[in-house]
Amino acid sequence: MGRTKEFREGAALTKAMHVFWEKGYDNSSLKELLDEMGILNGSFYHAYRSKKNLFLAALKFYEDDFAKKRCELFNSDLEFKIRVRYLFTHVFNRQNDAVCPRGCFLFNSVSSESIKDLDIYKLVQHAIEEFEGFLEVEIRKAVQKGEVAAEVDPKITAALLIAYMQGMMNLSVLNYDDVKFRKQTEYFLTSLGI
Amino acid sequence: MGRTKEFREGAALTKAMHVFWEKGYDNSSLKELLDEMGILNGSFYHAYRSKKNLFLAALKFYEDDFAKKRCELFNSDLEFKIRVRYLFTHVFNRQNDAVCPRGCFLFNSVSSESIKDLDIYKLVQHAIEEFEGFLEVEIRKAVQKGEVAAEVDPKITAALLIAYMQGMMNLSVLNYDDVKFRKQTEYFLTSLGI
DNA sequence: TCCATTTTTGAGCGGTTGCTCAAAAAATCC
DNA sequence: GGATTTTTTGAGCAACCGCTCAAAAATGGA
Repeated sequence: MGRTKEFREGAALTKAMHVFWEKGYDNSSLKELLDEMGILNGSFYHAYRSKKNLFLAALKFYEDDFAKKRCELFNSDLEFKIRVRYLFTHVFNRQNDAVCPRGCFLFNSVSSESIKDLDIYKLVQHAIEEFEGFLEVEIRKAVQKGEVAAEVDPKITAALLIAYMQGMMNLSVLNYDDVKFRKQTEYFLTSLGI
Repeated sequence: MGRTKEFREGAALTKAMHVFWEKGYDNSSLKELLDEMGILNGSFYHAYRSKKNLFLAALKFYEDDFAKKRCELFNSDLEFKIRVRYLFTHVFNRQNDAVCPRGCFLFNSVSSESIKDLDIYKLVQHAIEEFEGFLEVEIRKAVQKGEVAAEVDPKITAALLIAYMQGMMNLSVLNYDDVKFRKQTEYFLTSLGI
């Protein structure tokens, strides 16, 4: 009973996610979000209760895909060292996109003003922690397999990978140079023994 | 001739810089800036011509201090490896500030929306490039002195230091832990051979 | 004292922000 | 075919945004 919803929630949320991803929370105006989602003011506030709620939904939506992609990427028989390099290639491709070099929605959110909101903070922190934990486990497995030297500390190395990724992605807005970043990353990984 | 200025430009600019530093460009409203600076609307637009102009002035003001501090820190007879660690201690202290853990104004600006403005971009990029070049020279000198192994690549290492710094500072909003960051940094520097 | 020059004052403009809400429209039930 | 429930519509609100501008106030020179 009741009138049937005319907009597909999934499609609208995807559109909203892309706006937030490109422009960040504060710089995405409700007007632009609604235009992209193809719905009107009241419809929106009926479905979601606030702009922030929509942002949280978009972040969760992204996070699911993020975790899935990460597993796909690492779920292979290839040597760990090669898989890590695939991960960075993936990151480079995101950053190198001629149409929209928008990086990673989650990492972008870490360095945005919106992180000061507690709900957003919790979601982002959890996602990054999950990622860090995932990398730590992968490194530990690689050590056990003998693909990585026993001297390598899995926990610290995972944290360093995340920190470097975040820094590299941020700084890439200043002077993105694919060759330079690849060379630099190779040097970094080799130095860490992975 | 003419009425004498009632507010000290230097003091007002310092106040403005602190607001921008804490809140970033977009989240610093003109009202708050004026309140802090202790001047009124018209006075401000007479002295500076726009909010952006004030921001650029504040950034330049910071950059001067930034370059000075950096030289002071490295202008000693101590071994290079120790001086680099002093640099990171300095960074940790900024991030650890109980009152206001606001990091570095320049590095913060890299990962802000305001970087999309060309004038701001140029200023920030120049400052970071200067810093990177400075580190490269210092590393090169250390290699020549024999304090650092010849295998260490000064250019790449400088870039990696900057990237790590940026990433670490950003991620510190998620879970700042002085001990963890120190341990992690030591591991990082040792891996790089510096 | 009057004029020229500069700074300060503060009202207020046009635009945008996120958001509310009452009414209309479309669906299902009895 | 009402009654009920849900969604859509779109006008419009209060607050804030960066900014303009004419008038008043304060200075120095003639």
